[in-house]
Amino acid sequence: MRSAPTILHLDMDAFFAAAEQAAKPSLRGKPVVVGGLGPRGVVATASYEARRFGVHSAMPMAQARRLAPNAAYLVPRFSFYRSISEQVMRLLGALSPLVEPLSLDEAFVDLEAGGAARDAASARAVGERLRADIAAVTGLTGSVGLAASKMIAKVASERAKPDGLVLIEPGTERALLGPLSVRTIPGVGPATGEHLRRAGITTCAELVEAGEDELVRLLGRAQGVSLHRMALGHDDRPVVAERDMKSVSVEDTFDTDLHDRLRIRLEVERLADRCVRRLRSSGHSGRTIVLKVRRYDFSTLTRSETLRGPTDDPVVVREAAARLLEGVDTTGGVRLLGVGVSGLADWTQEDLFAQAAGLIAGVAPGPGQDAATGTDTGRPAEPAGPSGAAPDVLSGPGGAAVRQWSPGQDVRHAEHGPGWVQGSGVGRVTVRFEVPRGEIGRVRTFRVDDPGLTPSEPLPLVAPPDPADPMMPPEDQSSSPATEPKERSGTDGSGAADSSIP
DNA sequence: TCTGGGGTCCTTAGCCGG
DNA sequence: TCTGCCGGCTAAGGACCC
Repeated sequence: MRSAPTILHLDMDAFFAAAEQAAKPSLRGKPVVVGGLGPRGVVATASYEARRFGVHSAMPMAQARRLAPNAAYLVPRFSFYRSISEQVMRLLGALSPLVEPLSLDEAFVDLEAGGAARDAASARAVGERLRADIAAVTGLTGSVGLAASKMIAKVASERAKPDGLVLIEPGTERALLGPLSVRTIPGVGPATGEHLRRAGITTCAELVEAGEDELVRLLGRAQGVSLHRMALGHDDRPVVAERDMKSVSVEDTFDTDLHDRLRIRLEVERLADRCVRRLRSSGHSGRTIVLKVRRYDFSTLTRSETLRGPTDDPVVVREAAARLLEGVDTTGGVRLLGVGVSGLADWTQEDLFAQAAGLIAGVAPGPGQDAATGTDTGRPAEPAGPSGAAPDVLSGPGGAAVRQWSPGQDVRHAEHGPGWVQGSGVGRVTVRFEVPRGEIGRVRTFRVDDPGLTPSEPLPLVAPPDPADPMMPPEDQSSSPATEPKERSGTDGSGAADSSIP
């Protein structure tokens, strides 16, 4: 355990919702809920205004709508959030080589490793400057926790929320944790919390009191020992910059349960293909294929099969997944299917066979390329599945193409400029024309197939510092829609394709 | 209108070989 | 040869995190 509070935890405040509010002036100060909008969607992030109604993440969307019927409900735009996240991570990277991202909106930084801070005063100064830089670069706020360990730094950033900084002096950890709930400790979730509660343990002080032996008896060796140490404020986990990926998986929850065995089989194959695409794009292959099935009653089972060697061949993965499905009873209906690959490697069995056969000369192929066969054995990349990334165009009744517009999606109109989809239905789509840092824009309604309306890329939240940059108008003219980002190439629908929540 | 998606880690159990 | 033990691997499930 170090003696100075040089571990920094950054947590962006209500990140997805705050990013949407920053991008859409009409949503500032309003309750905003981001998440899956389908019948089985859940809340990913609620703005602080929405939280006042009791809405929180992981809550079923239907419940959120009952609590906050007047909130704005938007689908997540992950590529937009990712671009903001990259800006933030760059700021963190300037502080230290040891940055451990936990998600798009959260990270640990080891300030000592970067020489950025040595004591409480310098750490606090770094934290405050970081918060100011984040605000300047992204227009969003983040909360910073500083402490001598990861766990306490995280507790600190939680206390700093929203838009604050809290530093915990080393030596005060045990007193700080004492009265807090056992749920404060990482790894203690609902199940363990309930287990402990039944044993009469609800606070960290009571964990310490119970003693290591009792905790091991209650929770098993690994968890018991670590929980006791954590409750004492001892946390030696280092900040780890690079983590190897261990598995790749995709899954879909269907709007209504699937009963037809053939349809289930087709969905499994579709998921297997999607999974392999992800596997390849990450430069991996894998040995163990996992099928996941969630049944009508929410019971979940997994079946797995380990191959002789790693593969990234869609046919191999698809067939393995189909074999696993054979052994699963799906009567009653299926609400979720998933396909995953674990036991990752950066080579494939096929590579070896090819090498043995002398097929590969010179440069070894990357796993993404199928050099062994020269062909993509899988089906051509599909635009998107029905409940996966939202396709821009769906086949309508009678075969006519019907454009799909998701709430929150960025669009551009030939006449009215950039805006976002406020809602759509019965052949109409409502668009609000406004830009980040501009004034609240006007709303107009179009036919869904209006030829002037196209999906577009998100606009940057903050004008780039370079005044010569043509991307953004000068700040004081930002309410004018006259200046727009450079033309994108075509309408690839990536604005809508962000969403992986059905 | 109940309950997403993408991960990690741990535990338990059975099997196999030394 | 039989038995016990141990480690490693595989499979399945569960808990947890964001």
